[in-house]
Amino acid sequence: MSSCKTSEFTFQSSVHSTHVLRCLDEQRQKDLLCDVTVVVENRSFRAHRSVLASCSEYFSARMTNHTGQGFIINLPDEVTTEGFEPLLQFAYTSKLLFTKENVLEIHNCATVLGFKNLDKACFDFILPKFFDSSKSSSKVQTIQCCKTKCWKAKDESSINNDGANDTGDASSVTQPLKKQEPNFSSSLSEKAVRTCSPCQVETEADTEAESDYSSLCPKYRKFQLACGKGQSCTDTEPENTESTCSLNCLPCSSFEKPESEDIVSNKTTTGITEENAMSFCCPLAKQSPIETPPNLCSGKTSPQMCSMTSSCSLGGSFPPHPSAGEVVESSSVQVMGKECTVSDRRNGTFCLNPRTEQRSTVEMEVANQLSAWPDICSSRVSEPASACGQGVAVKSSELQWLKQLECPFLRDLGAVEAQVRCSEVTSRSAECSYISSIHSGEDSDSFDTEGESESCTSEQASLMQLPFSVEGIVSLSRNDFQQMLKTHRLTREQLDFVHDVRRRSKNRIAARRCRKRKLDCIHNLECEIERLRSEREKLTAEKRQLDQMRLKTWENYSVLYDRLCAEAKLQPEQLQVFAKYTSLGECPFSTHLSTKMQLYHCSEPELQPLAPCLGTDTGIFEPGTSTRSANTQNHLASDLRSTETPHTGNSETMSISPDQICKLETDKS
DNA sequence: GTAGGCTGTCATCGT
DNA sequence: AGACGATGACAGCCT
Repeated sequence: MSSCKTSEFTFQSSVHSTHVLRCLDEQRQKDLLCDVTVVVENRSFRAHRSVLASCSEYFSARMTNHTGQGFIINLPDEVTTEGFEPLLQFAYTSKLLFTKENVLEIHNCATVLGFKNLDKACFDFILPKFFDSSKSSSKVQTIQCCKTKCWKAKDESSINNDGANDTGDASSVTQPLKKQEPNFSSSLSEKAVRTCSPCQVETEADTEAESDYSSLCPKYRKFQLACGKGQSCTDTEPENTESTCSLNCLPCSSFEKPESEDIVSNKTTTGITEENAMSFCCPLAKQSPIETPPNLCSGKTSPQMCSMTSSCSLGGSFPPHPSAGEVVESSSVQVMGKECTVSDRRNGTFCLNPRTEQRSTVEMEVANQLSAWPDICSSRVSEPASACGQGVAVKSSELQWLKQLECPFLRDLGAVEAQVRCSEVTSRSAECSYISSIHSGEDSDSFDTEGESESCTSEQASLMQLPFSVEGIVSLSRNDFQQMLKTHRLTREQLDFVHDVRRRSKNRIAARRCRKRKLDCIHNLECEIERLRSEREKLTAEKRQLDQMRLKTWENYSVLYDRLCAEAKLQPEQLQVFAKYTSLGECPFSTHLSTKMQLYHCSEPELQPLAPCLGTDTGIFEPGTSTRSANTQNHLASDLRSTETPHTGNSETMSISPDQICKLETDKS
């Protein structure tokens, strides 16, 4: 405590900014404290200046110097209601909800209004992929749909619903997205049921049964078929929990799914729609594995209940979900000095965590939009209504092409993919659970090792007549687990079985964690390699530049020497002496001198005796061996003065002056 | 049919 | 001593 007196602590709320923004949005909707009216196409929108100015350069410019009340801004004609309203919503919610129909309009308005955080990069990335990918993704869908009529029906239903959606609430302009959503969801839900019901019938008829669930992992299908009555949570739960951990282990990823039951019933049963802004939270924070919390699936007798609870537990470290409409306060975990934040969840949508500043808003926005990619998600739009397809409705295989997109955040797709896999497993579990009655006993003889093992686990669990759920064996903490064992008097066999299940499940999770770490390590090493490679290139370029400078300097010296020799009119002997005192090996001056002397010697044979001097006394060819004394200049001058010309044999005073020598030394230095 | 990736499980070691 | 996590190795399944 004494140290506390001297230490400073900082409490940083992870929910404050979101709370403020939410309150502002509520104020806007209630027209409280709004101080500006924005007129777009004869429609008025009340808002707060500060909010608009914070998000838009246009508003910022127009509002900065205006202090009066009742400020009305008429937006330019190019700004439409269709494009502006989502932007206004984005300003207050950080979420941009768009459809294929209005994304261009939004883009245009964002450009005109200079909406920050929705800059060019975002739309440059979104738009081409959005529209260009329609065909390609449809191909993907087609390929997938070829497997099953059901998928075709689902796609058609999604398309139909799109169409219905387009025409359904066209009149609702004020809140088009919000109003469309329920209709869309409900209609879609109905159609999903309708389209899939025949498949179930066909399944019963043993005609298209496999095709309907052919996309499901046979292993889990078998497993689910085997465990049947809601025990699928046993093994799907660790998946979910682990996925959270594994995601957190990624350089930057996190994920959460909506957990509200109402969401399940109203919205998520239909998968992802174009308006469904299901997105993954993608904080860069690297989180160490967090201990698996107690399983949130308490009851699992009902397959549907299990499906929901399985999804609930996807956010392993998250608190239990609140009731519908209730805003879940963000939870923040400080691990390894980095913050992993769980963003709010409302209306079944996930929002990118605005507090995560390690990643640019644009990246997160793109991630947000990509996660709700209509083309991808539409293929799963009509997930069986009872499946736990809430939130994640993207197949892992469908994320493969996303990996190929060059976007900084796409490394997170690995995490998303993992999450999707978990979701798929969960979905399969749920699906298989609810179709288990249809498939009762089918393929029971063809279990593979894993499925057999898992099914055996479930079967044995039921045979053991354990007084608690199998999932509890895995999800409970050590103390709780032991407490539970003490509470229930178990036989030796039951104890062994329980311990074995717990051990294997824990180890399964650990293996996933280990592999994830390994992949992360590989990823980091690859990044390090890339960094070092770029650094090497940079140093190489720098060296090349320095070499060029050195060469240029050498040439300058040469020119300078030529000029000096021309002005001084030095004789070869004088050059020799001169070279002696400028004999720094690396000095281009010396080299130049030697060259000059050699030319003399070659042209005048009588000067040959001087040659040895160049190689020995002068030290021209001995780089670095010459050190200059303080009286170098004096020696040089005296030597030069005492030098006799070989041509005449007469002593001749050197014509170079001390000033020239000084100049020479200075130039050289 | 095959290669590669993924996943579960076991064995082992260290904490 | 027992529980637990990490990890290599192996096997099976899927794409």
